[in-house]
Amino acid sequence: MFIEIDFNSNETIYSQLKNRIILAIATEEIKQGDLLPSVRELALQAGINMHTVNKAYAVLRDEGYVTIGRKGAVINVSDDAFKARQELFMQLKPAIAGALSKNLSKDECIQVLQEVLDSF
Amino acid sequence: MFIEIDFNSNETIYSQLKNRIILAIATEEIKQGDLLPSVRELALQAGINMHTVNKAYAVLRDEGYVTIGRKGAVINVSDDAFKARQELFMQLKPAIAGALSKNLSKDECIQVLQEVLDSF
DNA sequence: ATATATGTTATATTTAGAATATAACACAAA
DNA sequence: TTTGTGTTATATTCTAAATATAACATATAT
Repeated sequence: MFIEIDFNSNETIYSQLKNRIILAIATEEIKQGDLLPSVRELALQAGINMHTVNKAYAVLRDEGYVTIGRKGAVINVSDDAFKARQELFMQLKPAIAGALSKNLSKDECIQVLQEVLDSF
Repeated sequence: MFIEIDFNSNETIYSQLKNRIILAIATEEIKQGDLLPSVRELALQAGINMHTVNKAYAVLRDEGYVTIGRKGAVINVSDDAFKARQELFMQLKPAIAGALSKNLSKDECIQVLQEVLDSF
């Protein structure tokens, strides 16, 4: 799992890192039980600070993707389908509002979602 | 169109304001050609600074939702379906990655989208 | 015409978060 | 015993967000 940071992005570094790892879980590049790289190692590889990696890991823990023990951060996805659906709803709402405002039809929104799903 | 700001939100004020207006366009609470409140009036109503409203309007202009003339900000949605689809795709991707990581099925993602669409 | 409200621009300050830089500690494994 | 790990603490730098005033030209309403 190679991490590449875009230092010109508006998105914060720890957020990029977090989303990159979530993507890796979604594509099964990394799986339940896998150990993430140490904060120092990943920081070195990505060319960022140790604490920035630490923060990304902490957020991943808070959002239910990993548990952090003495060995490090381990993929451990929380099994709460209801909460997951709720979060997805919240994230989809503003995105769909933008699309409908731009006069995309509801069918077109479904089409785009299908394209996204097919990309996994 | 009453604006309420959550001062405890992580989302920036101008972003909340921007998204609130996009939502109003999507629900047809406001329509093409409508004039938005003056920056001073809206700032007063929402309890925020004039310049914060001004920034929200500027971003809405940059994202193709309004044009700003001497009379103020007027709803004028850019008609570029391709760009709109592209932006929707970009916004949907990380949201779907999160959902799939949390072991939601693709069908469940479609279900949630349907719920969102039905809320409009 | 006068007063008012508008957008616009400019400058300055404050605040908060992001990111980095060191440093130190306890613990486990090699 | 050394090395690598997570963890904690402190301090600094940097940037964006938000606010505070102020001024200007213009358009509208009285």
